[in-house]
Amino acid sequence: MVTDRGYVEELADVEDDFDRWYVEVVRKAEMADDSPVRGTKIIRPYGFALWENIQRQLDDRIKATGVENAYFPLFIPKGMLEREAEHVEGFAPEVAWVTHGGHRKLEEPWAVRPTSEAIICPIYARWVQSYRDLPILINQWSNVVRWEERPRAFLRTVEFLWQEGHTAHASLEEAEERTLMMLDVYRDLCETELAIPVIPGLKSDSEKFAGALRTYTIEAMMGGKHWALQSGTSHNLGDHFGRVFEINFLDDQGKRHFAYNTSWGLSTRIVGAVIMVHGDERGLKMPPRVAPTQAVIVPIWRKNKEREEVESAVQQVRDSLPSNLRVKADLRDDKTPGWKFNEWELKGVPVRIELGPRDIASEQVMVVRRDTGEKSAVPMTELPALLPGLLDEIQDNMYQAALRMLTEKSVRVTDYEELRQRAAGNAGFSYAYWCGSEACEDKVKTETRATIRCIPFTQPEQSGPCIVCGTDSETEVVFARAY
RNA sequence: CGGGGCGUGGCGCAGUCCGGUAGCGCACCGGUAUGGGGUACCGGCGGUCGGAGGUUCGAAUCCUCUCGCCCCGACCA
Repeated sequence: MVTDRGYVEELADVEDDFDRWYVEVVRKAEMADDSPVRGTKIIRPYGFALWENIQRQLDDRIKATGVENAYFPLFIPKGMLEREAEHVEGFAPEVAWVTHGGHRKLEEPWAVRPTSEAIICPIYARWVQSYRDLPILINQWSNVVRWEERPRAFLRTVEFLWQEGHTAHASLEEAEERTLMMLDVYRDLCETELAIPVIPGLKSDSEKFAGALRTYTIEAMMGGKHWALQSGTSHNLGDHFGRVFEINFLDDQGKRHFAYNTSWGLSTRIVGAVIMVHGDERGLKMPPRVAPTQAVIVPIWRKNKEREEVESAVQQVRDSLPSNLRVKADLRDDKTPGWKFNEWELKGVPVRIELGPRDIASEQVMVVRRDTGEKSAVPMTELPALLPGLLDEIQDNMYQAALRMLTEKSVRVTDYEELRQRAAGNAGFSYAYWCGSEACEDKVKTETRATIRCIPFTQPEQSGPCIVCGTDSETEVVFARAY
């Protein structure tokens, strides 16, 4: 296990200055870069590769539930966006407007979509006549724009990438079922692919999506300050959008009804979660299942004669590995092995394979795990069989580590002062009873800056006193500060 | 949008208070020796100091305006 920080001293301390650590690790690991346009960031190939892997996993899961992909326009005419009152009101402060086309002023400005309900629902209205046209199950991968004031790479940028699913159903029950189904897809994605444990639950009314009947969320705990990150949301829109956009249909009795809608989204913000949940003092730590590079082979040699020998051995080892693994051979000759070790650790590659003359002589390679730093000699012939299992083990170990953090930093509190102190001290998630009143919710928010992240599905057996007003309550919620 | 800080070669910084025509480390290019945890030495290339205007014989330095970034708050996927 490597303990000295070496060059990594250049990286801000992950415990003492987490925000700075984040900014630096994003840049140094070449995940993202600043852009000339205020509030926007450039996602570099290494960051985008992670997103693509996440995307692929999620896309497969979405399609497996019977949803098809489609694409709707970037622009929404002003009038259309304004149809659903709560919806506009909620998004108004963050909408960007197109007022001119070429030299001509538009008669009706276009909104750049902050989300697409307002453009998709009117189209669904056209497509739906009968109950036989339902359900409509569509997802789109897109960019959206929300005029944010404090941009942070991946976590909050003016333009970001996501998928947004939009469905229409004949009954509220069916819509609810879909809403929960998709939330569970997100939960599974996070836990299985990203090694991030999450708390699924319901949002309080004040935190729900503008225009929704109910919003469900998965909340993850970040490292460093142990703040929460809303990592995916799923909304049951009820018939609010069905009514205003007139998505109506005749049932099998010839009776007219409005359709029930759902929408659900997961964004590039999740990349920020991967960084913040797993990263450590040496940089990123990629979950093997989505890591852009799962293993890197670093050749070690002195003289040109050795170089040839080593590089051909590297090639052989590489060719011997299962072709579905993402393996990279780092043959650069302008960097020393030590330099490469540090760089790949910073980038979080799960496994490093070192191969030098000494290894060739004994027909082995040195295998080093990023998660534990553990180093071991593996016979070359055994590597192909061993590597997939090792990656699984690392994935599991990372999940367990994240779960341990979540568990250790989650505490049930009954005393308001304790809640306040935990919030101030970045102590993690605080579980407490809540009477359900907005007044109590607000008080906590203004006084402690912690918010109700969700009302977890898993609830205690007994009731208890509201953390603020003391009223006996059935509901336990998670309070935490959030990104 | 409110409070604070900062913008000087690709990156990190010094120089700004007390104006005199730009410097250091890293990176980059060339070389020699190296190469199992950011290798050493030698020789180079590169900036007009975020932008605009003003004061002055002369501005990175002083004044005004402006843009951007970072941190803290209000809002958020």
